[in-house]
Amino acid sequence: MDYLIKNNKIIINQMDFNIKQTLECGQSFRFAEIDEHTFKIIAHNKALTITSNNNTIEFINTTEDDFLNIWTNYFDLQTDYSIIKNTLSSNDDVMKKCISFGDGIRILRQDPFEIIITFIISQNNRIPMIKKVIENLSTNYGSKINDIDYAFPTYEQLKNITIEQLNELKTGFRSKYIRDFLDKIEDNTIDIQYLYTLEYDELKKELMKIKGVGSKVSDCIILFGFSITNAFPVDVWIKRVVEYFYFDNQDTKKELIETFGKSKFNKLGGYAQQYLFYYARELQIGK
DNA sequence: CTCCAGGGATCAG
DNA sequence: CTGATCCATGGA
Repeated sequence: MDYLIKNNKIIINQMDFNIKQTLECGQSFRFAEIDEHTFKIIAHNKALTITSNNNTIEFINTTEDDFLNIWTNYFDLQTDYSIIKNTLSSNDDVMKKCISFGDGIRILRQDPFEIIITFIISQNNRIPMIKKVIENLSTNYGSKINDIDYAFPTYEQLKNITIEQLNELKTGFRSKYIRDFLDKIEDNTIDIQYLYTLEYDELKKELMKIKGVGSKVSDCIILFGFSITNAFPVDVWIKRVVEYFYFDNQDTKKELIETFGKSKFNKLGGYAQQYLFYYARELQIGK
């Protein structure tokens, strides 16, 4: 990876990357928009300001070590998205349209522990509320990483949290699900290091042992936390946009949408889902 | 006021 | 087995 350090910034040339699209396609909740090209994010116990514009990325307020050891991996920069986009676009005008709309989307490589709790919180919830609850969790239980930001709490920091304390953070009816996840780590029903060794089907089965983790949430965890791209999470947006483009607007069960996406896109299902989600939500398809 | 949100657990038939 | 209902909370 060629990079340039200049004026306290690390600068690279990078095709197929748009920070706004990447952050606003529903995979991440810990970010703040500074302007159209500049965002502040918190991940992997670090804060970062990043600008992307005209195939140039600038990493601001970070170190060379963190750039090399954290951010290149986090932003999935070693993956060639031109191949993925070409494969999905061939013989599929819907994909062609969605990809040209969100051509700089990347699938972030996020921390599984954080992603499991994040997507339990996401169920039947709205994105601004999800962001707020995660901030509550972090500021109350996470470590301070600079004068204003807090990391997402670790298992050790959360393991003794009570349902009542979770309720104070506004996790609502999902408090008991988060507590169940922590209990399952405690009694070794869930072992995240072991989960890393599993393939898609087995991993999904293990994750769905956690209360509040069903088909959609487990697919999000597999895709965003374990970077296994067979996953095709079907939420209300994906249901609407797949019905709109592929099912002649006919009401179709979520299970069937999921089967359709997985068999149509295979190992590229997760990427296809992100392009579809971003297109659907930005253009309010089906609302 | 009602409706609903990046769903899933539980209940009713 | 499938479909309906409930769930906390807050914004529209």
